[in-house]
Amino acid sequence: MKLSEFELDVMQIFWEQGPCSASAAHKVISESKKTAYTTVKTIVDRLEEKGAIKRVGNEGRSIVYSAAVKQEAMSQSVLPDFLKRFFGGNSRNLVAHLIDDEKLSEDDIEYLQHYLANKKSKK
Amino acid sequence: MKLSEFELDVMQIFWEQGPCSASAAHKVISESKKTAYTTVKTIVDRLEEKGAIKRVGNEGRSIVYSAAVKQEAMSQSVLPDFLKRFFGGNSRNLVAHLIDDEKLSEDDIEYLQHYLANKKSKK
DNA sequence: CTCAAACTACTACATTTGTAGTTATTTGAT
DNA sequence: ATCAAATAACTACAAATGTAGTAGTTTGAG
Repeated sequence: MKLSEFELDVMQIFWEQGPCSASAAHKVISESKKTAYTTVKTIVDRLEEKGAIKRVGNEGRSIVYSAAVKQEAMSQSVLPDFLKRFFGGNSRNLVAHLIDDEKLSEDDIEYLQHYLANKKSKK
Repeated sequence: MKLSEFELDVMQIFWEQGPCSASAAHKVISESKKTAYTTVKTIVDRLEEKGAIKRVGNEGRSIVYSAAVKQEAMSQSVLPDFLKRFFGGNSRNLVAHLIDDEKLSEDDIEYLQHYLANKKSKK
């Protein structure tokens, strides 16, 4: 299943906040980007068509949808290409990049050190 | 500058192998995917239009192009969205995912442990 | 009960993307 | 010098994507 960028942005809502309606999703999207309700609804429709979300009930007359695919699964399928396209397929480069980029807090670093140590001992 | 997936695949060639012609790029692409020469040429034309590559000379009657943007710069600009869309914006999750995924060799792990240690000491 | 607001389903349309054909031109081998 | 092969430049087109309008339906407030 291949999702577009906008579709992924909407999926993010379902993944983070759990089941919700198109208008709820619209409210979230609106916070970061001026968008018509129908635009978001179209994306929701397409996500349903693609099988990425499914109807799980109603709330008043709104349809409530819920993610039908896990974020993990999507990540897994996209990561290899991403890695190839931007980091020459080398995850070490990506990780180094992340570390350099101040994207990791000291806590994160500690966490990862333990994580790595644990991984190594299991090999 | 926003590049499509196919455009990025072609950029990968310029980034990895340095300057080359459209037909050279076509040969590389053909290895992994049956594609007409003109298809690759179109992508090369679009990359030039977008300013991602530039002409640096000729070879026989072929035009030789070279990357005009660094892979690093592209990565940098795309990573935040990627992170947000697939890992809830949390790089720690991404790194953990990479580690779990057997995408890192023991060597890589050692390397990263040092990298992390070094980073921590600088904070 | 009534009616405006909210919501769904459907349609529309410009742009981007993947894919490749056509035409004209250049070049290198004979 | 000639001609086939390679290449450039341009054109074409279907599918996907971002964006939103319209028409019809449901509902909840008064």
